[in-house]
Amino acid sequence: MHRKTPLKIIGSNAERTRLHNRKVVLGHLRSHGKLGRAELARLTGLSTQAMSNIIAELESEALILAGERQTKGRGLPAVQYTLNPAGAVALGVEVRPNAILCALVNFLGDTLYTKRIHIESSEPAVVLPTVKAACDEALSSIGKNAPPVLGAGIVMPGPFGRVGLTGAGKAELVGWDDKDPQVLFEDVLQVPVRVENDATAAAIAEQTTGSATDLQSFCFVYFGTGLGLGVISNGEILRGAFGNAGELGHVVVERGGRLCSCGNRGCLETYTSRMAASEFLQKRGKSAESQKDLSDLLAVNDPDLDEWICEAADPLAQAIGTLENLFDPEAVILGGAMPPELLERLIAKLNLIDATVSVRADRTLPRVVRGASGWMTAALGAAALIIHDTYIPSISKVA
Amino acid sequence: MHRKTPLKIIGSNAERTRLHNRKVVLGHLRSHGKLGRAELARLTGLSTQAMSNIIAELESEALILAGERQTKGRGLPAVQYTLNPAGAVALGVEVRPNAILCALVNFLGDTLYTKRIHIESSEPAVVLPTVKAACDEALSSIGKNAPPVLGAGIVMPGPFGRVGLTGAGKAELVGWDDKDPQVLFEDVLQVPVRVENDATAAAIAEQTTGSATDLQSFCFVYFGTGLGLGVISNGEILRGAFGNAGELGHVVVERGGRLCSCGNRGCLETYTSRMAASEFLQKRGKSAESQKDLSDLLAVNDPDLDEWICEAADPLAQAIGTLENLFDPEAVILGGAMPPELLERLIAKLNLIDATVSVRADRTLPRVVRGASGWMTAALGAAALIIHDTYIPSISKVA
DNA sequence: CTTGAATGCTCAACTCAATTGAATTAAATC
DNA sequence: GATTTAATTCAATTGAGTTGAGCATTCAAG
Repeated sequence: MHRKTPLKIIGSNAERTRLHNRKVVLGHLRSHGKLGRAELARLTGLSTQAMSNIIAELESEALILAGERQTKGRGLPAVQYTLNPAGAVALGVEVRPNAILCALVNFLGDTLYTKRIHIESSEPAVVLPTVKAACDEALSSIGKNAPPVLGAGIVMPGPFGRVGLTGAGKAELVGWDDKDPQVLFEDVLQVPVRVENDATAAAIAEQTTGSATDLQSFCFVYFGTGLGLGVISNGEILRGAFGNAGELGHVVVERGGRLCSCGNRGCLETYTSRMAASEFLQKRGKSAESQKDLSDLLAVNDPDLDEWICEAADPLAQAIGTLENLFDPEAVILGGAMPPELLERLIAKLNLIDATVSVRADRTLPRVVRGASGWMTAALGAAALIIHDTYIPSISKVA
Repeated sequence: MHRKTPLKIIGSNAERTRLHNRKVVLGHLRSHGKLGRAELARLTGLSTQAMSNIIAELESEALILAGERQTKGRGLPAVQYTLNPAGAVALGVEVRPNAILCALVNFLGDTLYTKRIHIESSEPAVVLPTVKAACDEALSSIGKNAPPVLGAGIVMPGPFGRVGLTGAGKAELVGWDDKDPQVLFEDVLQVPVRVENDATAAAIAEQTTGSATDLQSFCFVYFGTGLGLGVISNGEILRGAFGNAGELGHVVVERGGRLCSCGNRGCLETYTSRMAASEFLQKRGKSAESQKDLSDLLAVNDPDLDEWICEAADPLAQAIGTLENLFDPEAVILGGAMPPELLERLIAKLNLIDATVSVRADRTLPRVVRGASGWMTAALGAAALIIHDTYIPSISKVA
């Protein structure tokens, strides 16, 4: 994941075809809710017979459930199939310098279990066993005859690899520099593991269970320690050559602006981020370290906080314009570790640029939307990523 | 292409598998130059027998050529196969308000023929027959028993659809607003047609025959009428939800900066673009309408042009930093309708930001590279896009 | 109320494109 | 020269999808 892998393009055979088709079917069931065999056959371009076989297999594995027959005009009513929420589970873990957040989700991405564990050290020797124990506990929480575990998603602070940008990142996690987390975690957990950054995971969470369930292309602005960005473009996750795409916090919005910890001036993060907010409020003698603090200030309509919001809105609006022009998304979503009401106010104050490719006559969605995120977003997103992998084939898209 | 199509994910069967595998083989032959059957089998994860069959088919269609056996250690030396340059051709067309550029390329993307045709009007009624005639002439230029025509790539100015941003775009092409160019051109030309914007086409040209042949992820900054951006990320073209991704010209680099034709202030295009250069030089009483003018000024080391370059470099450097942080590319390439020497000087003057995810210890390439582009880049890129489609499966990538 | 068209679905036979395993050829090494 | 290694082919097999006939169920027309 850190390293550039010269992506290997492989051929297909009957077996891989079957795997692909299974994913395609699960994907359609997810996005449509419920469907009959014949309709699935039409959607996928496969024969009804092939669909029958695939459905039979998925049903025997309890990944899908047969529902009532449903009448739609003439003809034999089709048996409606749906994803079985209890058909499988996935683990999600967020590793922070001082804590591990662990989540378990069902086959729809719904939360089954969450837990936060404080850690004294972020070395692999501490983190790995703690994560293992947390995952075991999460799995045992759902009782004895548990459904299959599809895998575990791990969220770690980026950027990956030794890059110029180290202000706030993996540097905070000691002892991981020359390790490959994917291998380490797979070793310990004994399930397939995927490692992603927080913003991407949050974006996937948003697409799986949040406010982007119908979107194929969107940008997710993630308020974490810094300011991250997860981009989904035409259904695909944008990672970049080294897995470091989406470093929104250090996009310059004001030439020669405020000095940032990265050494540059005018990074968006210095204006619009949790850090920026807490620094601003600290100067006014107020504490805003936690989300709770911010919520409290918000509740009493604190004028200083309002002032910060106004100040933060302009740089953000400019950055959103940039995202729109560069990525042409269906919408930009704001989420992460900020009180929802604060995000709402921030959105309300946004003075968006009028001339971007996203200003279109036929828009149905607002250009900027608040994400449906909570404090566990990244860990839940990591788990959702695993679910996501089971119904997104890396294959044959036709417009 | 303008409209958002809720991308349809389809299943696979034996036939589609074969098509996919053919593409995979062609893709590997393209990137490796020459390969034997056994090695191809290993690369693709297919059996040698399957590879033999695929190779036989491709050879019978003259898409590939058998070369000498080549000894590599023990064992029977493998017959080396290469793409047959003369195995197929593709058309590329750039439609501008006052001209049509037509190109024909061979199966490797090498130029076989180019032509520029002046047009009085850019209405469909004029453009379509002109393009048809130009393509016919291009094809007849290569003689009687011509290889199969894979298709035609068409480059038209974006943005697509009616968007807020109409400063310089399709608006210039009259009578196309409510038409679907893809359908119109396919009707007239009777070959598969793809429509793209200039920057994306140029990026593909760069990847096919230019300086990005080894790159899987890069950003191509295209100096055209305005300033465009083509993004290839992990081998895939980034289009955005409505095909308008990459509108780099209207990314704001200076808050409250120069007034742009789009109505905003501080767009990159107002500092760094052909238009910006010619306006700057006009104020100094010099004409720089054409590339030739610029080349001439450059040849005599014109101080005003030098001054413009210095002035243009800073905003561009900032934008490049943004691209690096958002897309995490292997490199940023500068190209398009600018004299190569000017691009070189511009690159030399760039004061790149030190803290982006692209600043890495293990870099081998420079962060910014000059593209190997000429005046036909977009049309050639359009043709290259068709070639590209024949060896890039939209399928199964494994890291 | 009956009958026929439309639609969902299954059965059985078939086909396509892969895989598997044995045989063949040619070079490198012993 | 004999042996090992590797590329390739031949022949048989297999996995997964397709095709076409037939049955079930519903709607709609007569």
